[in-house]
Amino acid sequence: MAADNGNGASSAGRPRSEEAHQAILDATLELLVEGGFSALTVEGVANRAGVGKATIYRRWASKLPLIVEAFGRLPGFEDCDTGNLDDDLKQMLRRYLEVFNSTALSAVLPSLAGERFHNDELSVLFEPVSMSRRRPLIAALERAQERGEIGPGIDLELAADLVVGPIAVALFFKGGRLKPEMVGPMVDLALRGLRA
Amino acid sequence: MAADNGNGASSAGRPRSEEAHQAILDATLELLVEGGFSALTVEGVANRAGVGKATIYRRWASKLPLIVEAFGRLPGFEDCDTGNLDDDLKQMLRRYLEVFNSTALSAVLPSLAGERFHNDELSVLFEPVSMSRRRPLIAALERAQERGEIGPGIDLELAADLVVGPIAVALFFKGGRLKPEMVGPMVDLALRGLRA
DNA sequence: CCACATACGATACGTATAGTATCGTAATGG
DNA sequence: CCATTACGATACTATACGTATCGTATGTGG
Repeated sequence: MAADNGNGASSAGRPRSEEAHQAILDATLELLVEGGFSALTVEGVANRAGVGKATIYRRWASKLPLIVEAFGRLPGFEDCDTGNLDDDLKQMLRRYLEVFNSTALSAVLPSLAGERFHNDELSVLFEPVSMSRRRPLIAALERAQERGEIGPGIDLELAADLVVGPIAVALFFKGGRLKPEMVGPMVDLALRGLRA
Repeated sequence: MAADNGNGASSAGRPRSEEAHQAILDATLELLVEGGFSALTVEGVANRAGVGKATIYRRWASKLPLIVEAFGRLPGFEDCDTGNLDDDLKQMLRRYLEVFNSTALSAVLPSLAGERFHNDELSVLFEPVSMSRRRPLIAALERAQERGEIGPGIDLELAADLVVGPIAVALFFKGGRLKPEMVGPMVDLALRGLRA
């Protein structure tokens, strides 16, 4: 029977190659950067990673979960505690824009977001990854609220959406490039509404 | 030679069926609502519309321009001039959420946004459609600025991004449903930063 | 009224890719 | 040393994009 499930310690047989696993995820991200979501093929990933297709499908049920896991490896907001909300937010957002402009994030995120509406499996896979990315942002806002920098009645979830909102709009609705210079005015304007 | 280009008045030959044209666009939107971007097939559109594939490819070079044109038929922000920015925004956003929840917008927009980064042709097609959707929002903000409701130094482009930002975040980053009740607090918070 | 040009729906075709199945081989544990 | 599992490679099926080619329908110009 060999109830081996991916992670578990199977008692017998050749173990899965962690090297191949990493190579597959790396190749996936590389190809996403190069050609975007629609140009990614499983055979392309296999060739780039130097593995067979079976080695990919043994680990992921289909192309989508593979992309989600590769996506999960990309950095999210990097928490930054300067003791000042304005500086925290500006630094976090600038770092995040750099990630966007240097990785597959800007190509993957919209495509995944679009598929969620009609693919429940993807939606479930995607949710925790998506949420964990927001956490440092919420944490910074909580610290600021404890310090009294922003009003005690403010909904921090909504506040976080307000802060990153213009980035999302630029990314999805306008499709423009995300420049670090955008961050200063963005945060200033958002904070005008949040300050106590 | 017959330099007939789509729109122009070709002097000879059977004219293109405007009926088929409409049926194709309607079928495209219907199928997008039902199955999303990745489930849309050209053969499916042809069958639903009751036309041959050639009739589709005679009008659109590939699947993507077809989707862009169908997307362009969906309503954008509907301008609303109550003489008060708060009411203008809340009404426009509530209407827009209804459109999101009842059409293919939420499925199409993210997918198209994701492809723009690696498809210049799509980017060019998409830009004017995307921009025209924002115009009523900017117009409402301009009226408010003339009335002195919001500060004269405020960048209206950025202000518009701030107002719709939380919707974009909810849609793309969080994937949650867009409820009309969200609009009130969203606009209130954004306007706290914009008011003169 | 007829010739010509073009669009029509239908369908066959070539290519590409997802995902499955099957090779012989390699690694690990009992 | 043998059972078990993973490995890379490759053949295979099914689906879908985009092209080409049917015979037919519908328009303009002579």
